[in-house]
Amino acid sequence: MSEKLSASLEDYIVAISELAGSSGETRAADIADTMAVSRPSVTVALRALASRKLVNYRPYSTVSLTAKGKKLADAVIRKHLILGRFFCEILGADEKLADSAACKVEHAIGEEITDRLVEFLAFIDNCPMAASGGFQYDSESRIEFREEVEKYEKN
Amino acid sequence: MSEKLSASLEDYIVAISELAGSSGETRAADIADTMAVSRPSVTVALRALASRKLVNYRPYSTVSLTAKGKKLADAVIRKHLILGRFFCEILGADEKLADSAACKVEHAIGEEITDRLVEFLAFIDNCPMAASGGFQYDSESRIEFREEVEKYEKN
DNA sequence: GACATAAGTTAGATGAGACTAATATTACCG
DNA sequence: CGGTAATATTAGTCTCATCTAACTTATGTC
Repeated sequence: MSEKLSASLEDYIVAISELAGSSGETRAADIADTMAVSRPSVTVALRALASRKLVNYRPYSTVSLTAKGKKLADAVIRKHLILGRFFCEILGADEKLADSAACKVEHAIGEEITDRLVEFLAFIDNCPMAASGGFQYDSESRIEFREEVEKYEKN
Repeated sequence: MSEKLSASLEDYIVAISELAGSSGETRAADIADTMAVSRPSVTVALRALASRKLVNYRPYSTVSLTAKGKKLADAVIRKHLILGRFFCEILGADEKLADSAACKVEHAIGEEITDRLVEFLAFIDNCPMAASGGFQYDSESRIEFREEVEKYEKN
């Protein structure tokens, strides 16, 4: 098991994952811009991530995630999606608040709690009572969500 | 509004609150012991908290929370209790895991999410379906819990 | 192909949070 | 009342995450 990443480094790999898109590559400037952070901070972060073999990094070049980095990014994104959905649809928070809370909590919970939360959301899906108005609930969008999340399930 | 405390400083005020008990006072050594941290770290933290008027602190003396500090400690403890209960009783995590997750998440969620989680737990209390086995659920202990949490509601 | 501009890195600083080792203060006991 | 033990603080170091300013490398346009 590799040593746990800091919240900050997790944020970097998520940003890289999202910026890389289909080409699989990004540039440091784009990371700096989307994260609202200085370029030197990105350089420092990339070195830390490269030393853990999470990104392919060479000075003055583009950046991409390694398989290990991509897996880690997906795990964090999965947590984010699940938490955001829970805050928004179950607790009824507005999207902005749900998203910003998810951004913080995603670094604070482990795999077991995450898995249990997924099970719980699935359970709610099949809860007839929930459908009758107790929760902010919408079966169709929940199914879309499930599919979206599955992309980030490991293996 | 006072600037938000770091997770670390929040942990210190919670520890002080719990150690102070009825006398309202503790010593730096006890804080260091319960938090498994060195004494110099406690000195630094106490200065930071004193500068924010959250603790009554004078070198070489006992420590107590100010009204403002007590209020803040209660808010964090309340989050902890609610999260712990959610992880344990709704998600079915074991107590140890639920508690350690709560320790981290308590610093990551704000008052609105917390309030909504309380409402949600209250809703589950009245959910006939939940009582029929879907959740790890025990009505009596939930009522005790509600009373415990109310001590930490602000105002 | 040279040079301006955009992109990236180095250097040096800051602040938070932790540590150890050394020093200072308080308090208790004989 | 003095000295030791317990308690607390100071001093100095470390790591992480950020910054600005200055320098270097890459790129793309004519």
